[in-house]
Amino acid sequence: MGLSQTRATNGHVSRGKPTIIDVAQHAGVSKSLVSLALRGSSGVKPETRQHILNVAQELGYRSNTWARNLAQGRSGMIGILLNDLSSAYHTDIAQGIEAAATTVGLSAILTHGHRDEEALSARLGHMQDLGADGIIVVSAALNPQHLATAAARLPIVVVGRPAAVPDTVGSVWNNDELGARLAVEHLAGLGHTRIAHLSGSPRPASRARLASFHTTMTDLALPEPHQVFHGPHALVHAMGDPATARTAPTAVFASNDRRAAKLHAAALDAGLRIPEDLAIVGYDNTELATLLRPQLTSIDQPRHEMGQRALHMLVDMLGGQPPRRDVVEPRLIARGSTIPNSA
Amino acid sequence: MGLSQTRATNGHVSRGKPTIIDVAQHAGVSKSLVSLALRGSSGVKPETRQHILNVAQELGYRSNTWARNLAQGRSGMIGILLNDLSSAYHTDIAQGIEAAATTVGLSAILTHGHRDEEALSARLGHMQDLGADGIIVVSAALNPQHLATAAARLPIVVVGRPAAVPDTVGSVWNNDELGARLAVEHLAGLGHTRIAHLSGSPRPASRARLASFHTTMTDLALPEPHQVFHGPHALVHAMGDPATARTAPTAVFASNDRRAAKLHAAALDAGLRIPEDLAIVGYDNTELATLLRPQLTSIDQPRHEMGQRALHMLVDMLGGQPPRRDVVEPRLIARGSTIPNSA
DNA sequence: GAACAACTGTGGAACGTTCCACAAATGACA
DNA sequence: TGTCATTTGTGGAACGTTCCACAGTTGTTC
Repeated sequence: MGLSQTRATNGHVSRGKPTIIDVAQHAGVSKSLVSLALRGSSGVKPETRQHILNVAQELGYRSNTWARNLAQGRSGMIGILLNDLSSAYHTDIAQGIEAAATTVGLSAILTHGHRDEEALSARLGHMQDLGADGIIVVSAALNPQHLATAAARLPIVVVGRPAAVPDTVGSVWNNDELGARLAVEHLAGLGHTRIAHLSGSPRPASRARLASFHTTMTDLALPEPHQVFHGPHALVHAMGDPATARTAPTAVFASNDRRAAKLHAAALDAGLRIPEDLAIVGYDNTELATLLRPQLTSIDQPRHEMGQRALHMLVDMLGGQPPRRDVVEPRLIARGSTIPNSA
Repeated sequence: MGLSQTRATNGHVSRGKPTIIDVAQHAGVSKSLVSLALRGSSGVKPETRQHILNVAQELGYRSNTWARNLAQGRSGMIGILLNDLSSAYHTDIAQGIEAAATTVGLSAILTHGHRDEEALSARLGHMQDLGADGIIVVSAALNPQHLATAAARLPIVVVGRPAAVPDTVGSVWNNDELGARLAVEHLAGLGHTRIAHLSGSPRPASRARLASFHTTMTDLALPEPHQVFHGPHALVHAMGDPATARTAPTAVFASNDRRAAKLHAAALDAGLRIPEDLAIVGYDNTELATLLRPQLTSIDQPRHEMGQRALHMLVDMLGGQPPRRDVVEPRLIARGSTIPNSA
């Protein structure tokens, strides 16, 4: 009839990317059988399967993800939502998640929200639209309300201490109370009594560290007042001011490494010696801690392991199990910022 | 007939997530009209549109991405492939891309390949399967071959100097030759003559910096041999060894900040003064540069802008324009690691 | 008030898979 | 050789959209 395109027996016109139907026609079987063969079903005669595989191979066939997901109603893909892409702490966790995901045959996609609640919510919605089977939220300052509504639709695991945990979401975090205690005890064990805390944002993890700082100070019967600072300069200034120098701290536990590094810099700028004039403990044990001189004593969280645990919890939840609450133990890594003569 | 599910007029059984058909039925119109209304087509009477929007809203309808993509054959989504998630340099570029993507109404998904070529290729394929309309590859050590075959299917832009650029892919990079020249000239301007280079991996950007180091040294008529080191300790050792100390470098241009920071630490560990005994220039001007003491002089690349440019190029390519080659200019940020008494 | 154009709205066929209820072929057994 | 079970393979209906060719409805104009 003078048709300009390749018209095959069945009325299917082949053009553009090869589809399962193209494979079927070239192999002389039905599309259903191709589908079965490609997915490794048992009810296909080995030789036919091999034949189909060959044809698919030489046609350069790749299954269309959209069509597959639409038909199956699932995607085999999980979403990772990071609060902040520029935080090494967050990205390390993400890598732990991905490594674990790969081993169980799930693929992962990543997004982040620039530490902004609005952006984070939008991203969360976007990942759902994209069809993630489950989502792991890393340390995100997400509205618990949003979290809960999302959790009603698909499994969600939060890594990092959430504000208020709806019990429909799983969670993995490190024992901030223990971490803060380790830091203070370490400093007290070195003879410090005027130990201050350099506190962070009002986020749950920081708050927990702050609270534990107080209770540990009390438990160790260290002298009141327990000083809490919010910026490195205020602290350094207090040490330099004759009016306050006598009561100024000799040691500081900072709520994270980045903050500790800023204090480290400010102290050196002020001509203070570390650790002789001021001992510093950070939190997170990021690479930064090993690049400063003296190196930074820090509380280590097993980030990679936390990511793995989160993924496994998510997999369990995908399998219908209820969410859990998983708390891992941090440990202290002693370095030169508290121990003299150790680099 | 005793059916157990809500059976609607048309034979459509409503269950689970609401579909466009549910909206149509509740609004008393056809699914086609709902589709038109939701996508803001002009041929819909304003009141009906509003009515449909209301119904969709109260049903909590969200369009199914898979079905939409399948029907439209495009996704409105671009992929960002990072070489390494833990590099601040890479993630900053990614953020520039995303910011720009948001302004033009594209959404972006992120993946990365742990600096591993195999993993990177797999991710590239995965993003194509996922239906990205275009992909921006950030600094990835991807086989040019793979890049080319991918570029045959969809627009690709590479940020960072690629090994060999197939001219079917767009690219954005910083002028490494100029960057290296700025570094060497800065050090020479401060009176240094024995300037060494701390070189990086054999990747294109590092190689370009190395080459430009040599030509600039020659142009400035600085004494041979032009020393190149591959590890901080070799360099510090050379300075400490009486046999080589007399000819050892007094200044170093390192191929990136991280490497510079390690040298910085090694130098301090060896009791050297920075910049008096050893001046250091890094590359990338990451936050790390401002946290060290003394702070690190570094070559700044406009990472955010590079990301934006990459995205705009990709958008142009999606619109059918040919790929371009875009080179941006770096500048030197002078700090205490080269200038005495400046923190 | 007939003819025609401009608006609004509709139904059904894609899109490329999977899933399900069957059909056809093969083999086993009496 | 007929019966029945098992293995292989098939066709068509989903999945939830968009797109296209049309069908109704209004309004305008002579």
